[in-house]
Amino acid sequence: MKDLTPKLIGLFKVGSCTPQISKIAKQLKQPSTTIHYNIKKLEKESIIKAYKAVFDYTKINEGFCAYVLLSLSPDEYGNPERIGKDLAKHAEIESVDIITSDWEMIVKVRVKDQNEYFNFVKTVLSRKGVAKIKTLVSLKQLKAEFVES
Amino acid sequence: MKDLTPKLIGLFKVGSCTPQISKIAKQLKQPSTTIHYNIKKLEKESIIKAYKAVFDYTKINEGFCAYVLLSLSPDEYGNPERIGKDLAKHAEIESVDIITSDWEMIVKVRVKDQNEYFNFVKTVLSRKGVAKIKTLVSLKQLKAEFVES
DNA sequence: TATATTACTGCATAATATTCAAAAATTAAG
DNA sequence: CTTAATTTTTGAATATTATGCAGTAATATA
Repeated sequence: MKDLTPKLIGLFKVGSCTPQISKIAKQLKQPSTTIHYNIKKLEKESIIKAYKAVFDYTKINEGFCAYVLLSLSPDEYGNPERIGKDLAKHAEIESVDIITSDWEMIVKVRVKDQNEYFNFVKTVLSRKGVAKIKTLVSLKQLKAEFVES
Repeated sequence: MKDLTPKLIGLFKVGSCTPQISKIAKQLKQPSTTIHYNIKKLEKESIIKAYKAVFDYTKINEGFCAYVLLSLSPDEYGNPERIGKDLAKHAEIESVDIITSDWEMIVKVRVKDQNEYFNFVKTVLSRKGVAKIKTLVSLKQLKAEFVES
């Protein structure tokens, strides 16, 4: 047994897929070369950033999902991007946005369970520059990445 | 000119892609039939829900992104799923989660601009059962759908 | 109106996924 | 521990699909 699953998940989370040109062509009743031409154009113009898979996260040990609001310390107000970009590198983080309101940033996190989340908060989120955090735990996901559950 | 772009975007938002088996095989240094077998297994077990594209949303008239916190009226506390599932049907909504905290739900929305957002709030979010909303406007997205910007 | 650029499309070919059957590895049963 | 059943891996053959190309059509530019 090779257990390629973790490797496949890693690849599929950010890419390793491609459009189904002929299926789309049939669906839209257009020549496949025309579909091909149009898709390549979208890619060239960077309108399409990636082709990837969407998972049932409960089945890949990422059943715990939370939105975390971050408040930065005064000395970090100036460039929230520094911390944000650094957070973005972590595989557990699905999204990072700098936002309006009394919080400066919102981060969507996926980990295995509450325990792992606690650990994640301690090791990743608690850092110099982050003054305070507030966790909104997702009890149920009805839609994610535009895909309904 | 046929302008297939809107149709392609619609299809790619939720699917119409497929894994690049041979590329993955080379990357992981495994026979492509082995990769094929493993991926089909993930699909059969519904671990993989869809193969889709990720866009540069600023380039497809969805440059305005916001997280909206919803508070439900007392008569809806019992089943937030009803409203949630209904909201999930809207193409402008990327995600819907029922959450802990003083708000019952968080919804991620993508529309063209502030004006369209105002309209979206009026026509979609303002409804019987929704007592109050709070919008967190995304000023900058550093990561979305696991893809860094 | 002429010219340049962009978009479309059929045909040929290259690349890729898929099927199948057999072997290997793992798990379950006695 | 041994045998049987199940799952996983793999190569070879085949079916599908993407891609490159060249010519045409449509649109934009001057």
